Amino acid sequence: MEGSTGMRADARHNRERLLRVADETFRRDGVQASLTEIARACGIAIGTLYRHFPTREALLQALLHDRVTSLRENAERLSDSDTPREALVEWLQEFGRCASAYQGLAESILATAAAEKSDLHACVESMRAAAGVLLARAQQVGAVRPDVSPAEVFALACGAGAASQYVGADPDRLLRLVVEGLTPPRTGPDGPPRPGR
Amino acid sequence: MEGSTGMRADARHNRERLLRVADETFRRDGVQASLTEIARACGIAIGTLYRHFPTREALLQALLHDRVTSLRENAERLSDSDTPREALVEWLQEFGRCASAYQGLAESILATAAAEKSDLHACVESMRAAAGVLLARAQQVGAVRPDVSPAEVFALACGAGAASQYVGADPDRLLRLVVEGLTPPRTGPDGPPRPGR
DNA sequence: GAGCATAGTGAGGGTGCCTCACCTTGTCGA
DNA sequence: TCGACAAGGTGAGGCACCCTCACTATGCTC
Repeated sequence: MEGSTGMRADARHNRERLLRVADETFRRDGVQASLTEIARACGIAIGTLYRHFPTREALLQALLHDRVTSLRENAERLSDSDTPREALVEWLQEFGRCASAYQGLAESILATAAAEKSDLHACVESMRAAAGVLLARAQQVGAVRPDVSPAEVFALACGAGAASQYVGADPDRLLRLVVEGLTPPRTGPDGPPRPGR
Repeated sequence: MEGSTGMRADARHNRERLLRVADETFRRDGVQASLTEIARACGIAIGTLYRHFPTREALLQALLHDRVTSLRENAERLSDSDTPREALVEWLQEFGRCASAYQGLAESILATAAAEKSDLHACVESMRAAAGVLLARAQQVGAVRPDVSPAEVFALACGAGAASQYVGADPDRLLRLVVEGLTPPRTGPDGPPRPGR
């Protein structure tokens, strides 16, 4: 839980409590949950919440920090894989689980991708970069069609994450479908093996 | 523009104006645009807006009515196609364009799919049914993998529609990717031809 | 334990949602 | 032409949320 060093003890305590309660609340009510209610649930004045997290996105960003770090590390680890296609699937699935943690989160991520000033922006950029590396790798070995852009993959992944939240579907499954498509899997001896598997 | 027969002239006039302005506003600001502002832009009191459309979803439903009808008819027409896979793609693309008309619309559609009481519900159901027929047809001839459910296809389509809105991507392209996946297209003489093309 | 930087507070101004008791007017029969 | 009334229009009001900021409280350091 970075970002709480050098604080006064009461401030650190409140920050941690806010993050804990915000996570529960967003999980239950989505990212549009009332900040007033979060503060109330913490027994903290609304002004204190805003002192710690000046915007809703700053709060989201703080909540996502650890997961984003882990996503970046994972991408670096996976970029050595000798099955780049599966590496991409695995990473996208991890991303999808992250993006579908709260209802509305995937949309927030999509929306802030363009907005430089957003608190989430840097956060999102690092994820996009990580995805870009894995995608390029999979494309190099011919495991992914060369004509899709990182932005498109990112969009589809966010879309699948968002959809899974609303419908209650398994994000892993949807993201595998994104990679494989609705096209029937090749079976039998005559289809060329899929590269990179 | 159904739903305005037998009304008083002033009411019909206001209803039409509301729909026109709401469409412009949702297009610009997304489905979360302020209803107060729509009423103001119409030069109409807020109570009048609510008299015509008791909920935001009722307003959306009215706006979508014509397009949904057209989607249903199109599905019926396409269900005879001798290239069921392309028929599915075409329909999904039309649906995607509809669902990405306003930012947030795809999510509203997803969210109301489960909520029986929503004004959009019937609207959405007719679209789901239409998609179901085309999907089943494509699966029958082996053009689409048999293990995807209509709900999954619907979720992916909405996800792609939503994502295209936020990113400014082409929904047609994203929906074709949903069907084809990120897998490289088969080329050369040895790959089995894709059925249903 | 004094001083102060850091942190907490919550009223207040702004906006939006939706309702409802009351007013206005289009329409239709006489 | 006109009167009655049902259909329609109105907007203040109650509620909730957002965010700010002038003020108060308190951990921490020396």
